[in-house]
Amino acid sequence: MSNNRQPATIYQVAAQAGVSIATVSRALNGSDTVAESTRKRVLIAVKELKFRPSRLGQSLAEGRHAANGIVFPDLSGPYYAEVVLGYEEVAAELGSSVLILSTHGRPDPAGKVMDLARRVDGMVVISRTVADTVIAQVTEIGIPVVLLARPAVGSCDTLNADNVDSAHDLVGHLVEHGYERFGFLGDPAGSPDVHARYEAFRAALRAAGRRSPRAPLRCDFDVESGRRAAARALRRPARPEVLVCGNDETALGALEAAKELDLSVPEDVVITGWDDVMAARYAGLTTVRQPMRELGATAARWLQERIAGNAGPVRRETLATQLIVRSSCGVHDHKT
Amino acid sequence: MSNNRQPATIYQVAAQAGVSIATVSRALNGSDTVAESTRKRVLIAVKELKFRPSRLGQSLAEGRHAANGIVFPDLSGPYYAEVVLGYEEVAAELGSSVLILSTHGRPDPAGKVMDLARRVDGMVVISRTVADTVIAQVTEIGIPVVLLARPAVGSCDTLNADNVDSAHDLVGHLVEHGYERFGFLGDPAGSPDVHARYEAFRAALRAAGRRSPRAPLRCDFDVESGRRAAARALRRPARPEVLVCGNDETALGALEAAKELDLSVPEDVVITGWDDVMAARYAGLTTVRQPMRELGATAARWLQERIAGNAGPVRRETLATQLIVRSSCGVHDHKT
DNA sequence: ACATATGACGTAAGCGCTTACATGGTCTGG
DNA sequence: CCAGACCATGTAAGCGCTTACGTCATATGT
Repeated sequence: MSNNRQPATIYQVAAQAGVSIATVSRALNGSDTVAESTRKRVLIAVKELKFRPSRLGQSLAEGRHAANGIVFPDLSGPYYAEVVLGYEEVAAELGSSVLILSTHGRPDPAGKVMDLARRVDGMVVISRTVADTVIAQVTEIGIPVVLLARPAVGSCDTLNADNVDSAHDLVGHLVEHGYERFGFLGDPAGSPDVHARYEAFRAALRAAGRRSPRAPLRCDFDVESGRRAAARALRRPARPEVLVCGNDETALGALEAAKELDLSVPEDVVITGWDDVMAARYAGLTTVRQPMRELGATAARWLQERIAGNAGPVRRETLATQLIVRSSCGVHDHKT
Repeated sequence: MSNNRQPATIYQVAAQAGVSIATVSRALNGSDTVAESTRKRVLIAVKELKFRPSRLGQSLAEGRHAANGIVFPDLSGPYYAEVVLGYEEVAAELGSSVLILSTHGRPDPAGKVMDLARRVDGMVVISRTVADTVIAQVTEIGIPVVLLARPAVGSCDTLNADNVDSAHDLVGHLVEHGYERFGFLGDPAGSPDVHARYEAFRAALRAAGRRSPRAPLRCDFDVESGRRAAARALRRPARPEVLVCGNDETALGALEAAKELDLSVPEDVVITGWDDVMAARYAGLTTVRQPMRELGATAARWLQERIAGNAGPVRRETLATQLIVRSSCGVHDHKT
């Protein structure tokens, strides 16, 4: 009946139903012993007043946010978007809201992360979005942190996609083709994943008895940056036969550079990526597929367990990846 | 000195600094008149105890969450991811945390949205993720809502990307090529944008004096769905010369279907998309570019204003889009 | 019929902050 | 030398819930 502008509180419901607020709370939260007739009266009052319990009041009383956060560099590429989606799906199932925080190109990521820490019961941190010290500070507050695609810090659970096996598969495949001169495109210092990929790539090359590659051709993660770096490399007198790129965006840029220089792929130069984003398929890019959703989903589950108080041993796992061979690394009988 | 497990409260800081909690609050929130010496003492205590004010306590007292939400169908395609990113960036600048909610394929989206409404000061709802009645319920609670890529509801601010002008441009371009038999791929009932695109497409065709297309070839938004629907259409005896697709994913599927049927694009069949996702570029797809980030950013600003209490007139705006001509719609002199 | 167990509900103490108002001390001017 | 003004700070009342504990009436057993 009453149509106030402000949302109703539990007190108004209690008054309307002629009971105490404790009873309202009990009636609403199912549990406890409430007479059926009373519960009905309460529910009617709730409906009439359009009452919805304030999350703040609840959280404060319960001592938990029922929310957790995820920190990522960016959402532009399909990679993080998929991870976030996998994460959000599981978190939602588990009854937690999800707060997001993107750090790339933003001022004061550390401060933002500390801020986030005050609003959540736990959080997932992807890649090297913030310094180790920040992670430490967050866990010190008592907020569980799960690390994703990032080297371990302290005693946080850490989840990664495999870079080593796939690098070996990739190099093995390329070596079968008979290539000799390899180059690596991407900045190992820019992301833990790229770093791991570069190291694994070198190791695999060594294991295959190939010459060590030059220093990596450093560039950012975007297409344009990859294009420029690749163009530089491909103009050199002794240009590499193969350009292994740290991620797909970079590789797509390299494909463009090759085209501009009238080099055909894979005849004149072979190019491979990493991640298997959607565009990779249309560009015919040989790459490594990551279980992106699975990464997010697993992180969400681990986090939930820590929040629930699971004090088990620290988890460090690596999810398997898959080499996807397309046309950019040489001619095959495959289609697609 | 003291190293407790639980995070410190304002009481402990007050005790340690020898002042009342009111003074601590004042010292921390800058404003009020606090003697410099006192402030210093407080800050020292804060540092020693590693105090961080509880967001819950603050929010409850302030009566605001300092957070807002964004509801979208999915994060798989680049489209929503970009919108969300644009949104998050501005929201962060404005000091709000961002809660996300993805609805596609999830149980009880309406309930989830109502839940979200209890945790935020306002929210953005993209596309037809929930029914109009749910939007109405949310606004009734007093939570401002900004609608994105969705028909207006009640007196919510509503932001859209243009579909009409771009449809005219697109059809105009295709008509110049001399094509006659047009088909539309996508489900107008599936999304407000696709609906608007279909209608505008038909209108443009009529305006150009072309035959009306058949009923749309209904399919979902993903590549696979587009492939199947396109395959069906392209096998018909009088197959369309042009397949205008409601979004890029669908169009990419159509490209695949054409390939499988050994039809070459654009010679045998012309295919166009909508959105200009990254893969579109590599697939040579003619499409319509949307200002995705700008959509998100603008929505965030509008929302903030409403939350701040701006009671101005309802806003309804349409952002301009741009026709991107590539190879899939015919041969041009262009590159890329 | 009486002590006791049981069920249904109310009371009140938090949860951790912000802020209106009250208090007391120090200055200022006449 | 004192009233009034002004600072710096304390007091306490919320904000909207949950929940341990207390209370009262009715049902149970002998």
